[in-house]
Amino acid sequence: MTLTTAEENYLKAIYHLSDGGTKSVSTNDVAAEMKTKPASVSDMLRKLGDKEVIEYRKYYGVNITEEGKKRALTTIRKHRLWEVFLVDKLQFAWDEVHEVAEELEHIQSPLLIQRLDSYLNFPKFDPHGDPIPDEYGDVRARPRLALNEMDIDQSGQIVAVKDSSAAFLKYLDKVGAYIGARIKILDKVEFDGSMEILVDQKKTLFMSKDVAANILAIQS
Amino acid sequence: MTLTTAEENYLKAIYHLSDGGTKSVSTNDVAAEMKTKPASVSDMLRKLGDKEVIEYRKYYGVNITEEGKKRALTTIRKHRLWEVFLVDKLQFAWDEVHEVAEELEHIQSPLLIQRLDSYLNFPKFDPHGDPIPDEYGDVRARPRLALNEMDIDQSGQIVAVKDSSAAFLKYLDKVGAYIGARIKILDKVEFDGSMEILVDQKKTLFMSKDVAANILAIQS
DNA sequence: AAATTAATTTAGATATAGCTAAAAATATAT
DNA sequence: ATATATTTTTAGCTATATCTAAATTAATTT
Repeated sequence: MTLTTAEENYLKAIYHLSDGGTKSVSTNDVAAEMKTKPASVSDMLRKLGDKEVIEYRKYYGVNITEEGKKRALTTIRKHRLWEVFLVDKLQFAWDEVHEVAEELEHIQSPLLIQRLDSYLNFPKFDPHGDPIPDEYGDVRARPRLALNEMDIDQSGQIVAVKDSSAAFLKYLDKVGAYIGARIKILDKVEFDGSMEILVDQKKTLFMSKDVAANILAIQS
Repeated sequence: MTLTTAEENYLKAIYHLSDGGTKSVSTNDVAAEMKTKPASVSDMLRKLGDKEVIEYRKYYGVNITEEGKKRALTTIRKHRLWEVFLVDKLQFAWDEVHEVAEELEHIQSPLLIQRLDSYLNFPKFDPHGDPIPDEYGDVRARPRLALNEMDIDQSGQIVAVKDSSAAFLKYLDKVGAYIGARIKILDKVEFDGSMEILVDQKKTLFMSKDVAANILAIQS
C-alpha cells in the first residue's frame, strides 16, 4: 500500500503531534499543524484509516498504528538524512535546509536512502541535533537539557534548539552559537536567570534565560 | 509562472520530440512519448499554451517557445546533474539512475542545483555521455560517432549509447564496455560489419555491427 | 435537563490530471 | 470532388486534495 505525498505529510504530522504514537490527536490539532481546515483533515483521516496507518473513530480523534509509526519514521529518516547531506556536503546553513528536505523526503527509492546513509557515514543526528531513525525505525535519543538547567562550570555541546524559527536561528548564527559548539557555563545571574557562556573555549556569550531555555545541550 | 510536475514532464518530452525546438510536434507523438492518450494531451497542450511555454494551434501541433525551451533545459540540467551525483557519489550503476533522477529533477531550489553543480565539479556530461546545459541553458555538444563509423586503428573514448534500454546497458556492463572506456578499433569485417575492439588497452571485444552502431564515441 | 458552545463531519464546490466515447477537423485515396 | 481514413478535440466522467457553508455530535454551562 503506497501513500501519496500529502498522505505522508499528514502521517508525519500525526506522528509528531502524538509524541511518537503515545497519545491520540484531534482533528483540529492536525488542521493547525498542517495549516489546513478541519474539514479537509476529516477527509484525509478517513483515507489514512482505510489504509490502516491510523485508527480513526469519528469525533474522537486518531491513534497511529504500528504500520503508521513505521511509515512516519521512514519519512523522518529520509528528511533528516537529506538535511545532513545539504549541510555537510552542499554547505547549506542549518536554517536553510528544512524546505528543500521537505521535498526530498518524498523521493521513492530505498536504495537511494541506503546509499545516502552510507555516503554520509551513518549519521545518528541531523544538523538540528534531532536523532535519525535507523532502517528499522529505531531511534537512540540522547539525554538533552536546556542551557538554563545546567549548573555553573558544567561543560557540554549544543545539539539542538527548541525554537527553530528562522528568527531564532539567525540570532544564534549572529552571536556565534551553532549545533556542535562546545560550551561551558561560566556564570548564572540569580536575579533574572541570564547566563554567561564560554563557546569553543574562546568566545564569551551573554544570554537571557529565555534564549538559554531554547538551546539544548548534552553534558560532557 | 510555475509549472506542475506533470507540466514539466510534458514540456521536457516536447523539447526532445522537437529536436530542441527546431520542429513542431503532433498531439499523437506527445501521447506516445508520455504513454498517455491524445485526449489527455490536448488538455495539457491548452494549459501549456496558456502559460506561454508552447505555441499551440489546434489540429496543427505545437512549437516550443523561447521561455519553454529555457524551462525544459533547466529540467534537463537538473536531471543530468542528479545522474552524475548518483553515479559519482552514491555508486549507482549508470543503468539504475534514470527513474530516481526523474523524481529528483522536480525538486524546486535553484540554490540546491547551483551547489550540487559546484559539488560535482561542474560536470559537462552525464553518465550516459549526454551534455549538461549550463545555468543559462547553453549546451556544448561534442561531435560523436558510432563505433561502426570509425576506421581501423582509430582511438577514442565511449561517451554515450543510442539504445539505452536496460537490456542493452546490461549487455555492455557484462562485456566490460562502459561510458568513459578508452577504445581502439582493431579490425572491421567487410562481410557483416562486425568489429574487434580493444578496451582500456587490455581487453579485446568482438561485436556485431548492430551493437557497434549503438555505441557512440569521441575520437582522440 | 435543557441550552449553549465547541469540535467535527458531511455536502457540495474547485482545480489538476487522467480516462473513454463521440464529434469534428484534416489528410489521403479513389 | 467526394468518400474514407486518420488525427485531434470536445464532452462528460473518475480520483485526489483542497475549500466553504451547513449539519451534526460532543462537551460545557446554567
